[in-house]
Amino acid sequence: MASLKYSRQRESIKHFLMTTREHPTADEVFMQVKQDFPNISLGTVYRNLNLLTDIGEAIKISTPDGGDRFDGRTEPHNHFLCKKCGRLLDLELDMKSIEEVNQLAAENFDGLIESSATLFYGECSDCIKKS
Amino acid sequence: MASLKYSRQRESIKHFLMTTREHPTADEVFMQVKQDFPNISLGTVYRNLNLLTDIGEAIKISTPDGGDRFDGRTEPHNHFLCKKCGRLLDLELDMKSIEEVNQLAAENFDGLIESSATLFYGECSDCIKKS
DNA sequence: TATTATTTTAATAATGGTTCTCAATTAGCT
DNA sequence: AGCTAATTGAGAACCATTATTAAAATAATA
Repeated sequence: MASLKYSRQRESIKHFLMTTREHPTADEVFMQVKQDFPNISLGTVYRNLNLLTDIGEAIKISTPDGGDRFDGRTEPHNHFLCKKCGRLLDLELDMKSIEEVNQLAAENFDGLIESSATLFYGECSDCIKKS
Repeated sequence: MASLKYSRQRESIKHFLMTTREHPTADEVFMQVKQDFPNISLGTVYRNLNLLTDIGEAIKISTPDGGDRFDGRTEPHNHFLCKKCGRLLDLELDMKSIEEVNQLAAENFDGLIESSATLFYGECSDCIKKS
């Protein structure tokens, strides 16, 4: 396994992921990190996002619409996708609840359940106000 | 809104989705339906899969690896993705449990939660046997 | 500090999944 | 049958992501 060598670009990507509450796409990360590294290439962003995901320092979230999103919060938590505005928000469900769901699922299932990710759908509060 | 007109291709796609327990990709649907309609084009498959999804007669499942998958079972249910073999399986969690999770989530959330989809991860029984 | 080895980068080409375009066909009226 | 709108097949176009490669950056060693 190749050893990991420091890079300022990767550090910047990780820092951005950890400080934003949004769930940016690779392209959004690219545009942000570009402010510090004008020459950074999109490939570098993808490479590092995948690397961070692989070593457990980021999470990749797939939604039915559009490209994958990335999250620097790695503790188990869930997400909400607004059907109207398309924003992806954090949704708190305490650890205990998540584990209960996993356990409940395990009851009717042969294999080994290690984790789960629930994506909730509906209308966010902002969109409700506007309608 | 455009009205819906019957097409044998769409019927065949829907029939295949409803009779398989797998969760095929668009390309797998394409290859299957091709046996009845040798000239069908991949675009037609995509168009109809999206149409069926829009009118609630199919579900689109996004996973972190590879393309979207489609499911003809539209009642709320969940899925399991095996980290080893990559198979996507149905996972039963009764309606009551699903609603309980949605309700639990709603407690700490401002917006309106209409539905949810949980994807479980782990190792399926077949892969466990082999190891 | 200078040298060397290995990783990472930037740029860009290539890929794969999905959507779009459009002329020809078909379904559902009257 | 004739008209209109929806659907199709074919292929181009699109977009997100991955792969390639020579040059630059980093880490290890002397």
